[in-house]
Amino acid sequence: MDGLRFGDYTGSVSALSKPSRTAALVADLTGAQRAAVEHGDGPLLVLAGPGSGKTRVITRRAAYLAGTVTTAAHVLAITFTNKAAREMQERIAALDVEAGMTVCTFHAWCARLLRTHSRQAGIAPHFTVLDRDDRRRLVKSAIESAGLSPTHLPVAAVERAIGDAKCEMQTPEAYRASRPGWQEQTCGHVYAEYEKLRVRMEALDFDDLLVSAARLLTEAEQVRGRLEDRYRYVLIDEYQDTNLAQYVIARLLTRDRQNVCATGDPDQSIYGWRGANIRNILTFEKDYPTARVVCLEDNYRSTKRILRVADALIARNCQRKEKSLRTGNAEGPAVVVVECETAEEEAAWVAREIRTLRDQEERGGEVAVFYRVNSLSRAMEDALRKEGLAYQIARGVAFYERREIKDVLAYLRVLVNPADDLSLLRIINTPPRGIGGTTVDRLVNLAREREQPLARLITEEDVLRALGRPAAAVQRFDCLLKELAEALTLAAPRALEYVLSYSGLRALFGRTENMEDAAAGNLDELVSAATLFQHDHPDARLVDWLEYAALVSDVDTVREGAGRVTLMTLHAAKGLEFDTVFIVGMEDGLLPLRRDEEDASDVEEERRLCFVGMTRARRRLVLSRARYRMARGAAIRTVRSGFLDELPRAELEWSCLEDSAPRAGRSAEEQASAERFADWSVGRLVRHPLHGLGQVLALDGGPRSWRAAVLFRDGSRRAFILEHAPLELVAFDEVGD
DNA sequence: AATATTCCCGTTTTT
DNA sequence: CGGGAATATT
Repeated sequence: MDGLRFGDYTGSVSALSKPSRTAALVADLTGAQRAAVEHGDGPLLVLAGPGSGKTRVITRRAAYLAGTVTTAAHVLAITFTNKAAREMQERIAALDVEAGMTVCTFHAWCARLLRTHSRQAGIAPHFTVLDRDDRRRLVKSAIESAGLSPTHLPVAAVERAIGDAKCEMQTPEAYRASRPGWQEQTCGHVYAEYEKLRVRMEALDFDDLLVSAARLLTEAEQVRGRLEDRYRYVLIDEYQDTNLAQYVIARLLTRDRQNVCATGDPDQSIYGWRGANIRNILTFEKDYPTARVVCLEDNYRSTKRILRVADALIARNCQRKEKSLRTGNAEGPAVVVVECETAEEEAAWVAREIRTLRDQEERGGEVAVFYRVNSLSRAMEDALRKEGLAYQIARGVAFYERREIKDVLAYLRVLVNPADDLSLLRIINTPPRGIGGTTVDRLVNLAREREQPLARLITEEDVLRALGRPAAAVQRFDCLLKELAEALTLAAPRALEYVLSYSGLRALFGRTENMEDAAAGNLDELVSAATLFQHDHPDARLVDWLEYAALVSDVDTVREGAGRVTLMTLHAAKGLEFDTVFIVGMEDGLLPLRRDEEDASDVEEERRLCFVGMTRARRRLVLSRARYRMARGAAIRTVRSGFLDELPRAELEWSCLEDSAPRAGRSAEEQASAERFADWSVGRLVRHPLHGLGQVLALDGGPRSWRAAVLFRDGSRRAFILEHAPLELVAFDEVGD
């Protein structure tokens, strides 16, 4: 990520003697970078601004430690993303470090720890890892189980509450004790139920991995001590994004030796809403009084102009460590700000601009478009397609979220962990085998009553008898599971194949011939992935692969370059860099994002998010906004983002695009819409398939999206969008009836 | 039990 | 406007 101008060291160092080898590790570094790499024992904090060569410093330091004061096996490097872990691994390997260093994500490390110390942690060694979808379903089930209704109590809110509680390492009891509010009490109650169900099915969600690991380290001093002896040097990347559990883990792992190296940038802390505590990095020096602090302020990525603009913005934040950004790079062109009329025009303008760039000699280099919320991608996609530009979207959900993939994995999960009710429910009638909703409901209720896993329940004689006719199908399903258990003796790829063919899933997804239905292909891809995994980890068992599949679901879809425009949210942009960056939707309420006035949203974090986006740009930065944006079917007038006003005018090239003249495509559309609803007027009678006859009380919204308020015979008043509502105008001569 | 409507509700999401 | 879930329909 640090650009080539930095002079990548590519030669082989293996032939050199040890001292010159370590000398080579720092030969091309700046003073500050070198200081960080060569720092010996004791805590070290590396505050690394954007584009300052942070990754380079960490990898060099890891290699340096392994080659001087210790060996690779004693070094632990922790990242947040799989992508970062992989990159670090590759770069360290390229530095010719002996094998045996542990480089992985927090979650993977915790999962491994909990499996190897499952007894001390009080957890089943074959525990299931719950992904986000699993958690949502389990929360729903917990709500029902608590005697409440998911329609009354928003699942998302409870999910958030549980997430918040876990990030703060609070048990349901602690959560309720700390929050007296009525709603929080209810959430706490569901949380308790959730935990009960989760424990019963021998599963851990993502947060549990961290929390349980932190608890284990807290409570089992022997384990903690052994780990500290094993991992004598701990490096933690993106320290500004650590939450309480991660913080506890880091502290406990380095309690005696204090050999912790934290790297990060408080100005790039953008996951506060997920429990990350920026104070962890801000108070590092208090936590480790002997800490040495190294600041990397030289930027090797962006132009002077871009840095001055980004710096002016971030300087508005109060909660931060002052830090300047400097670069020896060129001055560069002005940062461009564009105000358009509508979101469509904004997108079209950006697309045209990219086209122009592409027609130039350097073709604009790598180009990215960032936005605050995913919903803004649609307009951009349409515009890019119209302009004939290839693009790629970094979407959060990927391969492992697909239905067919989750289905096979569910089979394997049930085999590995029969208590996994969630997975069992997923496959009990997939492929269809005559076990309908009513039967499933009955089983679920019984399971709830008896506090028994479904897999066991369906083997009970009395249950089968009570089930009546569908009992045969249920029994057949149970037999199938027993047959499939054979797969447990196989390596992951074989196990997959086995389950795919014997469960009938292969047949189910193989015959769907919809052209865009890539299900069969996806399954093949999954088998390939498993094969690859088995190749890389010859000793891995099926559990290990399942864990990998749960934790690695972020198969980074974003590939470098390829001449395609990259679309992503600002959050996804962290750690990346592009020659040209567009940030669209620079509007109040969108960036900074706010849903209702004075919600708890943290403007400083929003500013950091904007800062992260801006500092991804190497040469060109463009910020845009629309004066009108569609929200819930209607065009809403927007207010431009306050962040734009915080930028130094002298560095900007500001243009306000008026309603662009030629809009042939649209006017035709508009005309059609106008014609279609020309007969509509206030007072006319209409018929609705459900509500019957009614009278139009009001019409508004304009030619682009007509809306009508209708009073029905039963006295109810309803609003409709004409384009979509199944409303029919009643002819005048029909009124007689 | 599977398909067709209508209704409901909209942040960000490393693992 | 659009997806997803709850409900209505055959």
